[in-house]
Amino acid sequence: METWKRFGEKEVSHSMAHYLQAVAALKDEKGFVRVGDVADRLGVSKSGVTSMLRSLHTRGYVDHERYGCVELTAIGRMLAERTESNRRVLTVFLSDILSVPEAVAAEDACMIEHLVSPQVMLEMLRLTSFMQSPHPTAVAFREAFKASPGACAHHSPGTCDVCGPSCLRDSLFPPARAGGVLQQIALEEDSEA
Amino acid sequence: METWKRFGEKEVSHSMAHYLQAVAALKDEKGFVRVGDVADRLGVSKSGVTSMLRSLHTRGYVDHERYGCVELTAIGRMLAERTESNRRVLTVFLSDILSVPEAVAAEDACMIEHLVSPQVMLEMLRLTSFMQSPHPTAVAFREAFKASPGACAHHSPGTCDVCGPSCLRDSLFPPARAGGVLQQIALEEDSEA
DNA sequence: GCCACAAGTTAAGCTGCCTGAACAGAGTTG
DNA sequence: CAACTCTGTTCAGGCAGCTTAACTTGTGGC
Repeated sequence: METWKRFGEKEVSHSMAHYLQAVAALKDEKGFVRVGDVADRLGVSKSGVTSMLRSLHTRGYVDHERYGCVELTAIGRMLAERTESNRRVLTVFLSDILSVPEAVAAEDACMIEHLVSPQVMLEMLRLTSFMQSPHPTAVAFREAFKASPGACAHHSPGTCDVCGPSCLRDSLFPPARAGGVLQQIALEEDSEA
Repeated sequence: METWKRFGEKEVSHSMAHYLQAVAALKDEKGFVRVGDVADRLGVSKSGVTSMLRSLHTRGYVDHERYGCVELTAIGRMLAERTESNRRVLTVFLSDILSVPEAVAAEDACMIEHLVSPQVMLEMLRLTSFMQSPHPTAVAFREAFKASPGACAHHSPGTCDVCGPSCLRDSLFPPARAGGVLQQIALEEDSEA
C-alpha cells in the first residue's frame, strides 16, 4: 500500500498519543488518574475520554475499571514515554539548532511527535547533542552556520545540491507580504475578478 | 485552545495534501486530470475522489466541472508545491544528513510533510545546504559527526545538555532485541502470566 | 437509612474519509 | 438512433473522534 495511506495505521493516532501522555503525566503528578482529570487536562468532554479509554483498552494500552481509576499498561507507558521523548528532542532541535521561535518549535513538535520513527529521532538526538557539544569542530560549525547566508543565497539553477531545477526556497516561503501567503494569493485572485 | 487539538485545523489534512499533490503531478505528466487518474494514483475509489474534490472545491483549492477535468486554483497549486517542497527537503535532510535508510526517510517525510511550518522548513533547508556545502567548516563537521559516538555515549546524569534527568536515548530506543520494542514488552507481559 | 451531588457512562448525532452498489452522462460502433 | 462501454456521480453505510443530553453509580451529610 502507498505510504500516504498508512497514515491511519500508526500504532497511535495524534489523539491517542495525547491521551496517553496526559494519563502518564497525571499519574506522575498525583499518583492516580480519573476520567475527569484527563478531560480537564485535554479540554475534551468526559464522555470523549470514556470512549477513547475503551479504544485504548482494546489496544492494550490502558486498564480502566468502571467508575474507577485509569492505569497505563507497560506498552501504554512505553508509548507515552516515547512520544514525550520525541517531543523533547524535536523541540530542542527546532529551537536550539534551527533557532525557530519557541512557539513554532513547540507547535511543530506537537504535530509530528507521534509520527517520527525511532531511527530518525535517535539520529536527530545524536546530531543535536553533537552540535551542542564543546567539541571544537562543533563550536566552529555553530559559528559558521549562524553567519551563513539564507538558504540558496548563492542560487542559480543547478548550483544547489539540495534544490532540483526549481529552487525549493521559493516554494517553501514565497516572498512574504503582510497577511501571509494564502491571503496574498487570495487577494490576487480577487483583484482578477 | 491547546496545541494538540489544532491538529485537525491545519489548512490541509494528510489526505487533502496527497490529493492536491496527485492532481498537480498528473497535470504535469499528462496535461489534464480526470477523476479516475487520481483514484488510480492514490489507490482509492472514484467515489472517494469525487467527494474529496467537492470538499477541496469548497475550500477553494480545486475547480472541477461535472464529468470534466480537474484544475488546481492558485492556492491549491501553491499548497501542492509547498507540500512537495517540504517532502523533498525532509527527505534530503533525513537521508543525507541524518543518514537514516532511504525507506525510513521517505516514510517519515510522507507522514509529516504537511504538518511542518514554513519557518522550520526554511531553516532545515538552510542547515541541509550548509552542511552539504564545500565550506571547510562544514566538511570538517561532516567528518567529525560521522565519527562521533552514538547519542549520549558519554552520559551520566546531568552531563548531557539535551537530556533531562533521564536519558532520552533510552526512551527513544530501548535496548533492541529481535521483534521490536512493542513485541518485546508484550512478550515480557506474557511471561508474567 | 436516605438524599443530594459529583463523577462517570450511555446514547444519539455530527464531521471527515473511506467503501461498494446502483445509477447517469458521454462517446463509439454499427 | 440504439446499444454497449467508460467514466463519474449519488447513495447508503462504516469507523474514528468529538459533542451534548440524559441517565447511572458512588459517596458524604444529616
